[in-house]
Amino acid sequence: MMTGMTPKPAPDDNRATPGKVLPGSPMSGKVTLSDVALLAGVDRSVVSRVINDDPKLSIRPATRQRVLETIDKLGYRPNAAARSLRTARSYMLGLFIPDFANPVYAEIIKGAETEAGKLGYALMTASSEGVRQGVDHYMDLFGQGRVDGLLFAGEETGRELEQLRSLRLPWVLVNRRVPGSDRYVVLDDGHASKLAVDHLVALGHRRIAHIAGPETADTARRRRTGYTAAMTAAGLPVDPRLIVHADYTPAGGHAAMTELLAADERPTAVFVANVASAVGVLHALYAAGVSVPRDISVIAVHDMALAGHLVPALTTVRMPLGELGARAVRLIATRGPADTITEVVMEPVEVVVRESTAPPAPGTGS
Amino acid sequence: MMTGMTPKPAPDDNRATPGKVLPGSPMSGKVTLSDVALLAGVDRSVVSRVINDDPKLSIRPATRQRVLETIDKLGYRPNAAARSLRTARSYMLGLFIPDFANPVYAEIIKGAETEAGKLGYALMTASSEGVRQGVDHYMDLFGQGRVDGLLFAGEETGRELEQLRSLRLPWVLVNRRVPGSDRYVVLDDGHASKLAVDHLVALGHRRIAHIAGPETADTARRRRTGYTAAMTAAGLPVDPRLIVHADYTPAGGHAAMTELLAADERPTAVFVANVASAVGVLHALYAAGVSVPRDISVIAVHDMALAGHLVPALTTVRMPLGELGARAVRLIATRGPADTITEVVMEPVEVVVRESTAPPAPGTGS
DNA sequence: CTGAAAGCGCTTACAG
DNA sequence: CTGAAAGCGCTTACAG
Repeated sequence: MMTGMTPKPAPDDNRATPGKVLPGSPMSGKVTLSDVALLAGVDRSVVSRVINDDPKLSIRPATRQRVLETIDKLGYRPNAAARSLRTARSYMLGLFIPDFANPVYAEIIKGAETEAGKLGYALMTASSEGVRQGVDHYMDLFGQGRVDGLLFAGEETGRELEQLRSLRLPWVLVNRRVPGSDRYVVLDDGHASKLAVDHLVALGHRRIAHIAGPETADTARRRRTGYTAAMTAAGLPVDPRLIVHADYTPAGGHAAMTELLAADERPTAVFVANVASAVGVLHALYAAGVSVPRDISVIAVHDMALAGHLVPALTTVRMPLGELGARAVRLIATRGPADTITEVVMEPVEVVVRESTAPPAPGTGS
Repeated sequence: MMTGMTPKPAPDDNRATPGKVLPGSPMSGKVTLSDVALLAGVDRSVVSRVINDDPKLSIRPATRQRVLETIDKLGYRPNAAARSLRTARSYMLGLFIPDFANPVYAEIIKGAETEAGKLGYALMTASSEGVRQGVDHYMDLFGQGRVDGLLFAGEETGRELEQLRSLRLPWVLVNRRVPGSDRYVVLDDGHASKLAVDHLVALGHRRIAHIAGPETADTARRRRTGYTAAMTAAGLPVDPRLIVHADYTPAGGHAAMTELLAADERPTAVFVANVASAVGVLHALYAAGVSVPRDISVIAVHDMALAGHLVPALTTVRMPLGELGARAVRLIATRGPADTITEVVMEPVEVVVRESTAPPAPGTGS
């Protein structure tokens, strides 16, 4: 079956008995390039070139075929560490997020993972559970050459820029800006806010509240700014009592909505900064006996499967989260290292109308 | 400042100008062990031993101090590829899941990540978006020595055992069993089902339906078996018309509940196999004008923040998902390679009572 | 068309 | 107490 059986007797030929190796069967010794070369009767460099499709290699089709068959037969897989040490590339990208439980990141991860695969990279996603210690641990790991680039969508600690720079590898902030940085990719949060407010205004609402995200979050600030701008553009007054800051969680949304309900003059509609908060908002309204959308309309940022099945189904503003992740991957893989400036914003943003928004009850608010 | 300034003039000493290097400042050339050794005036092996806390190394405190300071000064980080090539260990673990959007996995990931950190490992989590191609892509990556072990909580494709074995590294199935495998760690799903049914029975329900997961899913099978066993143990008949299979998604739960509502005799309570399905169940009941828990009680498996904020707040059975992830990590890091047999089940399982369960309306069902 | 050789940055017995 | 040397498994100019 094999044409050239081992040109020169190799001293360590005894460590594997190729004929007995079934592909996929567990065996103790690892298969290396040398094993393949030996069995195929060529030099290791030839095997390497065949694997990497080196255009400089001219090889007889029969020989290539033999090499390929041998690789298959032995179940050979190139050693990533050796390759990485030699080429100074790992073909791995890192993605750092604050919390896996936040469905927003699930969308970003998916987009990033798919794009990474297309470009021949693996994506390694990690989180810190919000613990400072965790961040340092992973920053250290990322700094050891395990990844060729880092997408940072993690917690803002105030030191992330310093840490990212100390890594000495390409990085980009995802879905957030940090003062002093010109390496980021973000969505058009201002536009999303405008669409949300306009949707409510078109339904006839005038007294529109905003449950914002944490003041420290860049996305929250942009959405809040977009809300006030859209209100003003619609000729509506911006009532500071109608802006409440929550923390992007159901519990936070619940508390914020409860606060709004306690006010003298209730809003007829609420624009919530994210779906997680909106979940808590809907429950607070349910608990208070307020009917949605009859008494109060609710709209939130980010569309996801969950939104369509809440009670009532939530009207949302869809933003291209997957594309955000994909874009970040493409930028980090394509653009040059440290000196490259990155600034990107995305377009397709749209309102997904469901059950939670409707015209205000006659005589209310307007 | 430095005591021993470079014993012998090194030929490539010009590539770095250590005095100018600020820690954390971006610079082009990488810092290697040699750079540290050179500047500290010791051999590379000494630096290596200091870093790895080699007990065999006896070194003067002053020298160690000097080495440590130099490492700090240069911002040296050991190269993971080189280390990994030399030691045949990557200190990285892989976790494969089917879908980041499923909150169940978020809990597992968190537990696994935390435990991995404690043991000095990094955890690399990846998913396949359910695409076969994606699985192969990552299996290939995992097989190249990038990870020291693999936790598989991925999609069941029917070939996973074969693929996992071809990886030639320690692996363990997480939260699922596959026929022919004795390497897994799972939760006590049967017990969870019993607690759910017992809770409903204690409230006075007799006509209890089960919205199960996909027939192919191991967890779904165990929960369904647990349901029938608990019903029988409670002296209640198992009506096959009251068991509907869904697919662990809100849409599936919605469809299944709609089917149950169309039946001649409606159940007074529903035990749902997971929270995602329960979200759809609650929406289906809302859409049909059925009040929860007045008309129908709902309980689901797995507790998470979301459950407490659904409308109405969902009664659940909490299972130790985080501990499941942590346990899997510990097993893979501790146990020997291929030949080790793994079989584990967890204990603390409990009902978290919220708004969605109550005694049946008088005259109904019983 | 194919092979020999150097070297990526570490770790680790071993020698002194 | 410290240094010299081999080698992990690859890739890649270079020689023939």
